[in-house]
Amino acid sequence: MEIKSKLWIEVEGEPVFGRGRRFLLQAIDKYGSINQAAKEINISYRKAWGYINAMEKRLGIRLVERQAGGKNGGGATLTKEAREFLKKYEMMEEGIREIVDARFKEIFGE
Amino acid sequence: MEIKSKLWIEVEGEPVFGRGRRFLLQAIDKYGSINQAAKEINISYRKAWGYINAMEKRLGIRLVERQAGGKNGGGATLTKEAREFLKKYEMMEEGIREIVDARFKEIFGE
DNA sequence: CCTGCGTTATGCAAAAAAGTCATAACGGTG
DNA sequence: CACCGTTATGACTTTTTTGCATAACGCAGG
Repeated sequence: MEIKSKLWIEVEGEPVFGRGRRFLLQAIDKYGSINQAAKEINISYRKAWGYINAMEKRLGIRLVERQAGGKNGGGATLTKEAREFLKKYEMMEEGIREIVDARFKEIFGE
Repeated sequence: MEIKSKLWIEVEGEPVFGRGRRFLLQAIDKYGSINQAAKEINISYRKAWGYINAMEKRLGIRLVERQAGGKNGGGATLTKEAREFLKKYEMMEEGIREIVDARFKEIFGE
């Protein structure tokens, strides 16, 4: 028996950011490619693409600069706004899981 | 833009308890009827029934004593074990949301 | 005795969501 | 100008969720 927790941000009732999307953006930053990033976190390119579109639409911010074709086939990079958002989210998420785990053990024993 | 959090307990990777199920059990306790309880929290009887079955199966504990037919058509009551579990969960959940909200405001401003 | 009532109990279909596949377009590079 | 790895998207498939319909139960009142 174990405790799970989830944290995400919504805009008008629709989810726009959570742990999965966080990992996606971080991986894009690392590889410079949506395709590679998707592989890294084990989701399809299609899904990653959908995530990015939905995030941008709902936040009204451009998060990923994309180019199809060109050097190395193209690629993608995070915008300044994306990095700022990511940073804030990381700060917020940090420590929450530990708090939850501690409380769970305290009450359910073991 | 708002923060959302979710907390649930899993057994063997399968969810067995969370906020929704908590409200369901509380409502059953209040009304003495799965049917009424389901209406109260705006889910179908079918779904409530499925929740209860899954919880009992995965926890290996009988949570709800049921009777079809009889006085008032029958009804349902929580077992002692269900009340104990519910109490522990309430204690655990309490305060978590406040912590999350506070941190969100602190970081994303408003 | 037997009909009505509100309940629990489930199978099954419908709808929604998530995931997969195929294909097009792009634009440097050799 | 063909090739390569990328982004972009529609269409299809699979899985999950939700909801509908119906049966069975057992007391109460006629």
